[in-house]
Amino acid sequence: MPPNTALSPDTPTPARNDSAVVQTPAFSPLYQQIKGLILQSLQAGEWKPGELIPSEIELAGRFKVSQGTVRKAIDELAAENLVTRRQGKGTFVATHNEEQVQYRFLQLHPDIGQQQDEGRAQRSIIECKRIRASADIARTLQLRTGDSVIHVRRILSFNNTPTILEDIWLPSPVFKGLNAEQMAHYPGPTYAMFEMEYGVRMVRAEEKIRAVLPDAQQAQWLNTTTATPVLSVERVTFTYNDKPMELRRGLYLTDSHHYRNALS
Amino acid sequence: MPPNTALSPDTPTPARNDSAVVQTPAFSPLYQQIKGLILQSLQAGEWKPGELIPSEIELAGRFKVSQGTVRKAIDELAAENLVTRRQGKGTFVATHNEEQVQYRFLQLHPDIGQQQDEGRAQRSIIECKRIRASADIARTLQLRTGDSVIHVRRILSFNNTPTILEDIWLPSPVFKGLNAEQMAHYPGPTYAMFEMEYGVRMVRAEEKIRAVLPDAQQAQWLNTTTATPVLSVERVTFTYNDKPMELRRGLYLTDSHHYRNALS
DNA sequence: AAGTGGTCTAGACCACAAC
DNA sequence: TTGTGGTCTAGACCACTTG
Repeated sequence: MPPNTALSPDTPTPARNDSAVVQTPAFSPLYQQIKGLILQSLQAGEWKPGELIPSEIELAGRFKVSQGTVRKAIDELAAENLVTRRQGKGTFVATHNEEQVQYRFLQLHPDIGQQQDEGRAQRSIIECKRIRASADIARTLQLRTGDSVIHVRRILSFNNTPTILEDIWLPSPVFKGLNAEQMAHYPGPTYAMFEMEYGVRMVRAEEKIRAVLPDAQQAQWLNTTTATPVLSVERVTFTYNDKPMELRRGLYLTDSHHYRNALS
Repeated sequence: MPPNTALSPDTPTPARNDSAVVQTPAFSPLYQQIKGLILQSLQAGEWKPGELIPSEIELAGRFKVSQGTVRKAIDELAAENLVTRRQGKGTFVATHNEEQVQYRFLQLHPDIGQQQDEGRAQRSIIECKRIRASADIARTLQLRTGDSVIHVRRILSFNNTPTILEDIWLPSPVFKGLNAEQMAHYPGPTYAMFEMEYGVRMVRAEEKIRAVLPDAQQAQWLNTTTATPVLSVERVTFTYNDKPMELRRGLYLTDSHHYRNALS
């Protein structure tokens, strides 16, 4: 059997690179291939967010490798927050619901007081409707200009103080039926709603931050002035397979909050 | 032998929790203890930044554990960027010099063009002198109000465009003799200089970001106006053992740059 | 050829959770 | 008691680097 044959559920290939072959084009360790297979099952929705995945021993049997190899594959998935391990219970598909850290992608924290004041942000939806994607929005969402996207504009308030003004764009076909009612009243993080209602799990995000001045209307929504600088935060959120599934442009008031970042 | 006895170089304790003891107060896996020991050697400067540390096999022998256990300890150190593994060569103490990513803690990127335009930022030092720490600076550096600190104010320019105005505070006793000449002309990142000249390795940092307007003088230094919002970035930088060793307050011009952050 | 980190295995035992 | 993930070991072999 040739080395580095990609494993598939039908033809598990525990064999190592043991034959004399001229080239090893792109050596991929077994555990990486196993990781890829598990990833496929996650993408395919074989196990849904919050659910228990098969035990290491069972997966080892299924893929015909040792438990240690499965373990290393799952270790990496856990490091990427795709999966959560719980000793004595098993390994679960990660979710934006019960993660210790709700609002995993929101880096805005109050300057003082309990950091989880955020837990109960009031959402007020300004609008929510289908529009045609502009060129730049289409580009970042990997769509075509003019494709249908859902545009949501909302305000997040903490302690009844408007703090975040946010525009969200989502591809219509995936989020078909999303409406203002749902955005406003779903209990829990919006990303949790995306999982539950649309089967879309957001996995990672990239943000670009600037300092800007709000225009007149933006200032009004944020109950501030056009002379008060705010953070402009552009977030592209990705689901499995590095597919961009959301674009957000937010204005963050930083009078009594700050954007926090840990570097290592 | 009691379980969970902390390992020491003199009394290696490979034993597991195998005796019948009423309580296991704080179970700590062997590899964590090994990690702690290696960490101690790093802190003590036994191996300096850029140097090769003993091989896994040698460390395993020294600590009387298996290679696999040492491996897991080093895995974590590598994940925290304290150490760098190179197949075939060995494991090296991480450094701010040759890391693929120089300027590891600088998240400001140009909007367009090659991202490593940053590589050659011009530094111009406005001032560099010893002062007495104010209350808030002393607090974040874990000093006493009035303790001697070195204050540096400098401007970083990209393509001859002033972009960052930065105030830096460092504890004087550790950085004794630091002067403007050194800050301006050291070839390579400032954090690399801290390693080479003062034996201080910065390990991680925390940043708090706001949008603000510069005052008249700040605007002048940045060659902008008091009506142009800028990012206020406050960074606390830590060395081993979570000891804060530097406070930076920077103003970042975001006209043609942005602060980038990856969330996962 | 020798030495290093990287992968893979098989087996033993521990800590934790649930029945 | 059983099953899960977590730790630890010993040994084999692979891939990479250097002499």
